[in-house]
Amino acid sequence: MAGVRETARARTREAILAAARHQIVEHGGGGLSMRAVAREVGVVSSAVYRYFPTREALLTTMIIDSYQHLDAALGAAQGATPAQRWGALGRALRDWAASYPHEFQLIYGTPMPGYVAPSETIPAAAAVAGHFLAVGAGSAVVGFDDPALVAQMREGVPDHDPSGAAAVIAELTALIGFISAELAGHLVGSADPGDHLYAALLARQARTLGLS
Amino acid sequence: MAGVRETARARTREAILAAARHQIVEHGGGGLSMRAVAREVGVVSSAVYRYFPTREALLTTMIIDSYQHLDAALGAAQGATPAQRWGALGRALRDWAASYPHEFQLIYGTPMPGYVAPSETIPAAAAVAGHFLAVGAGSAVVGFDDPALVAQMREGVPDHDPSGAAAVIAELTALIGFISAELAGHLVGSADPGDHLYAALLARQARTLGLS
DNA sequence: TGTACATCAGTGAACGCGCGTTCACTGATGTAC
DNA sequence: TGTACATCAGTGAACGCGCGTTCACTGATGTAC
Repeated sequence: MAGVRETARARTREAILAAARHQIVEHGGGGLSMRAVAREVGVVSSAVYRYFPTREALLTTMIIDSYQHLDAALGAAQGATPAQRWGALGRALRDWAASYPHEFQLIYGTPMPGYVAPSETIPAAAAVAGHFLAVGAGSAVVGFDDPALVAQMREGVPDHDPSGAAAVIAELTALIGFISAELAGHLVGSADPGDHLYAALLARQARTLGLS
Repeated sequence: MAGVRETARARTREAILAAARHQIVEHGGGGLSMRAVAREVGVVSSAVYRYFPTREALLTTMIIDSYQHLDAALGAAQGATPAQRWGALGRALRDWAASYPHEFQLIYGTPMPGYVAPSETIPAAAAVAGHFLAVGAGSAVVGFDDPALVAQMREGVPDHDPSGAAAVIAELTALIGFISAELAGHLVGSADPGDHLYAALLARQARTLGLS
């Protein structure tokens, strides 16, 4: 059976999340307000607590949703060669961030004071990194083969070449750093818009990783 | 003469800034509260307005101070060769961020919703980038010589080799991205602590920039 | 050196506002017989 | 198929709280004669 109650509940839950996503556009994750969300949904503030027991729980759901949203966007990236796949992943990341800047900040921005991400967010975050590791960490990368670093990688990121994984992690933080700088306006006056520089960066990364 | 009023005013102003710096440790820049600052200084909330006309003005001063603080830390970095100077700058940046993470987030973290940095902050920000450009943008870097990119650089960053400047800007956002990821705990489980990976990253950058 | 006046740092009360969360409630939906 | 009972989404009021900013004030410091 449809279950009138059940479907209505699912719809309201989605409406709350949509309103919350809309709210952070103006006030950021740290400024997310249960009352403002309720107002936008058209419901009394206490009603939201039937769906999310606390503000933290709502934020956690939003963070996991954002990771999965990004994961899906990266999953659609295509390329004939490893170098092309790396470039496609990089462009998909930047395009997604440009389209959903506040969800990007939710996961890669300054941690929200007082909010501690629960362990449920870890696999969602790992899935994103997994796309880049799968394409770029296939073989050794010179310069990332310091014994202590390799030992760290064998422990934390098995199933990939240790030096390759180390290089990929460094390059992924570089991409996120570039995009963050661009979103924050730090490139205005030098390399804004950042299309050309980002393209050069991706190509340099493919070379560093030994993909081309 | 000393000017009892004048010196007292300077002392109180410093006490307000110190309290504000202390406040953002717990609540972040977005959560900075004039009343909380006043409480910590031991003064009634309206008294703070004798020193900073609005919350925004206080934030602006804190941001500029942070840039200058970082600028001074970078100015102390030494190195015999360009590659060593680049490494020293990179380590000074990370060390400063580790020592003053909330000031680092104030300038390189997620922009605060509703706060627009006034133009006074631009030269302070440019001085920081200047250290890296001076060391790393001396000569051409292959792969960063796309004509459109070079044109952009000639416009925005004259006085440096255009392709070198482009590469330095990309590498600086990479360093900031790495440090941000580390501070946010995104490297926990893979490359945390990040000392080894950061060292490998700096060495790779020196190679990319043609410094070694 | 002493006096009269001006400056201004800090006070205390008030403005109008928003927040997260709890709780007893009502009425519609769902379930068991 | 119809009725009695249980569930539970949403209500409305309340709790105790914090916020940025304004304003008339007081009393100590500074200045001009």
